[in-house]
Amino acid sequence: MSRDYTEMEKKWQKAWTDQKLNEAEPDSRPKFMLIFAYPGLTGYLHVGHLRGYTYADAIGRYKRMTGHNVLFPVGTHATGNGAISLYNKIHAQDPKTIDYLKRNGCTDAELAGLTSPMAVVKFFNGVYVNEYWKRFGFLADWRRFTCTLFPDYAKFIEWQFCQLKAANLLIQKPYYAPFCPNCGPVAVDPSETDLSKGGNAETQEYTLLKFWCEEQQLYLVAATLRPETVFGQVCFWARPDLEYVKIKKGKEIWVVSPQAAEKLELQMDGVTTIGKVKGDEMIGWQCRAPMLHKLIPVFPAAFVDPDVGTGLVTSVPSDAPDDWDSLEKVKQDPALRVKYGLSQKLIDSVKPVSIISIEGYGEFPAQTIIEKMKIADVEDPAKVRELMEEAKKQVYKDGYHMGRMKDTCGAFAGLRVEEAKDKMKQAMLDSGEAELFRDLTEEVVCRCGRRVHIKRIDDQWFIDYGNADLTARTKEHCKGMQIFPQEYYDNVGGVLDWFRERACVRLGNWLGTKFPFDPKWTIEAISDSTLYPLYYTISLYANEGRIKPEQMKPEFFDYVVLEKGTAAAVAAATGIDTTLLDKIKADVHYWYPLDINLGGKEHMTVHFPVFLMNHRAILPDSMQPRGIIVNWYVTGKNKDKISKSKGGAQPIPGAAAKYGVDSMRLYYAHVASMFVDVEWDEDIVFMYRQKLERIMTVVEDLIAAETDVPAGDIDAWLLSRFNTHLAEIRTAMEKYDLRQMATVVYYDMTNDIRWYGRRGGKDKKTIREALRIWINTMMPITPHVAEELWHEAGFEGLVAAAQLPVADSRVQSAAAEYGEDLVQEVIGDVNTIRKIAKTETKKAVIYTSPAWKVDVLKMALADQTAGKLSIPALTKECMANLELRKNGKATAEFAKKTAVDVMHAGAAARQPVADLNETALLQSACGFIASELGMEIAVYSADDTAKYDPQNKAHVAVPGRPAIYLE
RNA sequence: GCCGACGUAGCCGAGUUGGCCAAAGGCGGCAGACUCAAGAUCUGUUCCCUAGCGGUUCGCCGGUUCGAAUCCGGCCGUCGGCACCA
Repeated sequence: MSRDYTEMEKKWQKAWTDQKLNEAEPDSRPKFMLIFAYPGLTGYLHVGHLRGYTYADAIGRYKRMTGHNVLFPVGTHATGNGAISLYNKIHAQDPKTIDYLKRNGCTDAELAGLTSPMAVVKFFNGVYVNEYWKRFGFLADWRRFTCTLFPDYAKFIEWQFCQLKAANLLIQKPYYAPFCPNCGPVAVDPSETDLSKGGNAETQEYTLLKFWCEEQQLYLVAATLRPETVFGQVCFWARPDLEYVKIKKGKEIWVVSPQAAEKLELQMDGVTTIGKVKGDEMIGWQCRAPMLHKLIPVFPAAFVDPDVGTGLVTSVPSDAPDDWDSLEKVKQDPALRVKYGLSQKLIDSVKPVSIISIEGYGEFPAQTIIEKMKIADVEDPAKVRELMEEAKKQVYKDGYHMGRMKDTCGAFAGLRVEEAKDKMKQAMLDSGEAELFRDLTEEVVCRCGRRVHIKRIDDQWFIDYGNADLTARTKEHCKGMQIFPQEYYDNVGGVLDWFRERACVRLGNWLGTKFPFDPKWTIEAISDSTLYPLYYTISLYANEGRIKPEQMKPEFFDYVVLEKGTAAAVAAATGIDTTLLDKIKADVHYWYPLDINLGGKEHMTVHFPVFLMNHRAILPDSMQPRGIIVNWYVTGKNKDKISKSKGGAQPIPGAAAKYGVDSMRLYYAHVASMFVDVEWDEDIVFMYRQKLERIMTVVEDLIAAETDVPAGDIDAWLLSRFNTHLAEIRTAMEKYDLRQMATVVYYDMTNDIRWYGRRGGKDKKTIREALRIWINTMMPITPHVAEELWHEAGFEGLVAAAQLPVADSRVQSAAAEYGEDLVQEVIGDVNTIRKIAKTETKKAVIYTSPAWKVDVLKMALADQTAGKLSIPALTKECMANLELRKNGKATAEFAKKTAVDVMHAGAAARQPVADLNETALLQSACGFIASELGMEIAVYSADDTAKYDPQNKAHVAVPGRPAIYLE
């Protein structure tokens, strides 16, 4: 059967909003406020993003149907340059961008309206709200929607920063940032939000080593990542074919590559280029090596890269494969000697010095690795370069972890490399022989096209997340929070400890709130999204125009949030009347604290810590967050990010139309736990769609089948099962385990209904009661289908507004539930035996346990309940009974088995076995079993003297496990 | 490199306070039913052996224990974060 899902969804969505089910106003119920971490407005989202959002809506709906007044607000994060960049591409008519927009459903008219970055923001705000969240049936309070670029939101952020300042958590100090000459500081990260190239680059700290060249009265400056190797320096490398520059740095003159000079200017004061010097000119110069204080010669080397470090390199052939290799070349190439006028004596005087001992390496680790990797045998220069890089990394890694400084290393002899590195660096910095320099590990290019380098920014503002008191108080609070998964709860304290100061403002042309203490700065993207859930309690009034941004002065927030000042004074300062002020204040304190903040796993070490710390820093105890849920991703095939070229990039509205919103919601909820990644697979979504359709058919068949008949055992069984399921659902949802709930509702309950039908159940009263429960439980995850079925079943009102029934323990019966298990088990056993026997069978005889075994079981249960069950005790007890004693050996054996079993499983699990009259149950189910198996069935008690038992099977029957004979 | 997490049958994934766990559920496979037909639905089955017994499994190696998918150590592999992306 094919349904028009889209139409059905629209119908019920309209019914919900007509009744304002999504709009949250304070009342007398307990409140529940949850959000998902708002998404960055970077363009269209894909089906993976809906996973977390759907969890939030389902949890909100569940809370609503269990007595809570739920506030579920949404918003978007647009701070940064994403919208500017997108706008620029649209403006430039970039074909790829236009195609991307159109493919995702942007019409020509809409495209024509994207005439500014803010227009882009507004457009996507509409897309997210209408095409994603409303489309998916979310019961979010749309009236409260906010965006980080709204003027009222800015007022809130300004206030937040005033609070941070007042708490002494804003500090200023120099900072080294990736910097574009056009755009200012940029974020270097793999998502390349700000970049067109180089997202994987890292900032590396080099030690600049200064080599005094007496005859030239200047310093040759080399950059190294291995300051611990200075005792192994034997010469110095320059590229003869390059032109270097002389720069003046204070009173000193340095020689570096022009590229390095440009970078140094960004990081150091008073650096100016004053001249040039050719590489080949320098060959043969003598310079004094730092730490070693020995003269070493400048030799030519081809591997030197002017873009890396300073374009000059100090040579430590013992531990650097490139140095080893280049020194070999100098020694073996007579032409070089002639070309640069180097004397044989000078060349001979340069010998590697062994400085670090590493297990598994020889005297000279660089030599060892070159030989081990057989680099000398490789012809292709590109391949050689690659191998040399690998060799360098390997030697470095082994040296760093396992190496120890040899006696040649002066005061540092004996130290592990790990320790020596920092100590030697510090010693040279202290003596003025070295300075620090930061560089990126690969070429980074800004979205504007300019090359990005590291720049020192002197007056950078930070939020001081390293503050010990704040960290301690935040950690303390976390202990009382509900944080899922457990692993993150256990670890969040460690994350908070690790968190240190974080730059919170940036220069350049960015969208965002201006820093209130100096408008040249814009508050950056993470810092303006830490306390924002609070703002949803206020945004309603700004969105409705009842308060104006210019009225939202610090006094306003002080009053409504922190309850500082008086309504009269704040009214005078802001022009907002006192009634409204007090209404807003009441709202804030009704809704806050936040109960759940739900977000993807990438938030664990960035957003969640700052969210927690800003709350702790600014708000009182009564407003601290109560819960965090982390969800994992939906990935493309083979764990790639969902690729735009494959199915996963199918626009969300398209997927919703194709599968139906509820199928996708069920897919998200059930396909895996929240805490594992899932591969997007359309076939699996389709399967969930079929599952839902089957359930709808089952319900409709049930409605059609119901008649007024007397209720029987199977009716009691079904109601017992469903009430048990209600209890299971509540237990699962205490941990927000949507997957467990989905398993119960869509699988276990479906199977129960099916079994009920198979066993001939059709009592109208039972069916209506079961449906009432079942459809209710479907509401959180598949609300549209639930609403449709609720309507078809003729129940009143909207199920979205209904309350989940509470499990009624009076109709729950362990014995009734167990009885049906036994029937199924008997059928299963007969099938198994029939299959193994591989012969034609026409008749099955079932023998239930003899009464004496039931008696023994009852004794064991009583003993277990009294806490005194043991094998000898039970055996003795049995032997005290004269009847049992007659059959002493068998009784003792059975008593032993029973005791062990009851001790394992517990009395509660076995009680129903003892309570059930197996013979009566199986005899009454006899007809059913016969029709299921398609053979004749006879049921006897093992005690029945007139039973048919040609193979003497009856004696193996035990309670819960009837014996079976087939013929 | 550092911090954290994960690794389960053909596949996706439950299970991890150690004990009815050969291990839920789904997909896929096989057999059957129904059917004009359906990526339909229903029933049974799906590690090996077997009248329900039993045997070998939960990345690899070793250890603790009466007992380990669950605890400990090492190794291998995957994922996230690593500071101006949320």
